[in-house]
Amino acid sequence: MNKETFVSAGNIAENALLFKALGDETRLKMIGLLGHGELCVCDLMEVLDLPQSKASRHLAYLRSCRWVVGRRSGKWMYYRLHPDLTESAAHKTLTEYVSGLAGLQKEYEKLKVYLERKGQKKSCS
Amino acid sequence: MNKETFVSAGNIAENALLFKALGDETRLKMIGLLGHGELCVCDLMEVLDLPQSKASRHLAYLRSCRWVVGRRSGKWMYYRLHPDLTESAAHKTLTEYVSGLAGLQKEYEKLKVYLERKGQKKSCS
DNA sequence: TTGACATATCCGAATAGGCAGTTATGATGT
DNA sequence: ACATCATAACTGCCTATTCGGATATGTCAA
Repeated sequence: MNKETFVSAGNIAENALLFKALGDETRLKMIGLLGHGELCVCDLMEVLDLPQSKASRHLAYLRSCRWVVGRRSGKWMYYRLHPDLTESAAHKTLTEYVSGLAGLQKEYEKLKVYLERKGQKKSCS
Repeated sequence: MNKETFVSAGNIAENALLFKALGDETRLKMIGLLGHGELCVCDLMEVLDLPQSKASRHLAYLRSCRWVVGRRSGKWMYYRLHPDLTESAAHKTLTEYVSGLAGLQKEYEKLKVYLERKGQKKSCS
């Protein structure tokens, strides 16, 4: 299977998995936030008000269906949308739809305030 | 809540439900096909090769989360995408994404052939 | 009654969340 | 260097709930 095949938005089974992953409020919010850039687990915990194990488990789920990829930097794990998704025109439509959900406004505000405050304390980045 | 509120793509919980509904291959295909127009249950059974109860139950699921609406015409039940979705610009993006999935080509072909043949026999319409 | 759907029930499998224990990395103290 | 501790995140186990499939039965219209 060449790249073009994948970029054409894949098969049904694959897409069903991607949608299923969005069928949970927590994960939907995570994808929405990550649509604006890389975040570490503690960022998501803070902004979405999640217990650590819950955050970690949902991120594992999102990793398993290739919604996100993670990279470790020191003690922190940073997550971002999977390159395969962001590079695909079709999938970009989908991620932009999620990021643009009106219901995420509150979370974006919280994230912004949180990141600014974190920038001052210059921790975990 | 006025119309504008709904048209702005709703809240997170509502969207999570919509996505969850797409997280099943059968329902994803159904929505994809219905994106091209109204179909009755037997159409979907035929094209997607589904046993009756399976088709019916998934349609009930899609009704419950307001992905589709049904109308009875004689013995037949016709389903189409929910007006609230097709009227919303944001949601239209989503339905078009689903209808445009490359993996649905096979089903569209089958639908086309099936509808042509049905047109000749002029049954169930 | 038949044809087209819907629904009730049973069951195995998948999910989600909480709690506790584990791993990985970095910082501290000697 | 070494042991120890703290922090960030992951994973295993348990429970409750939901899901999806199959079969059987119920409903509504012609």
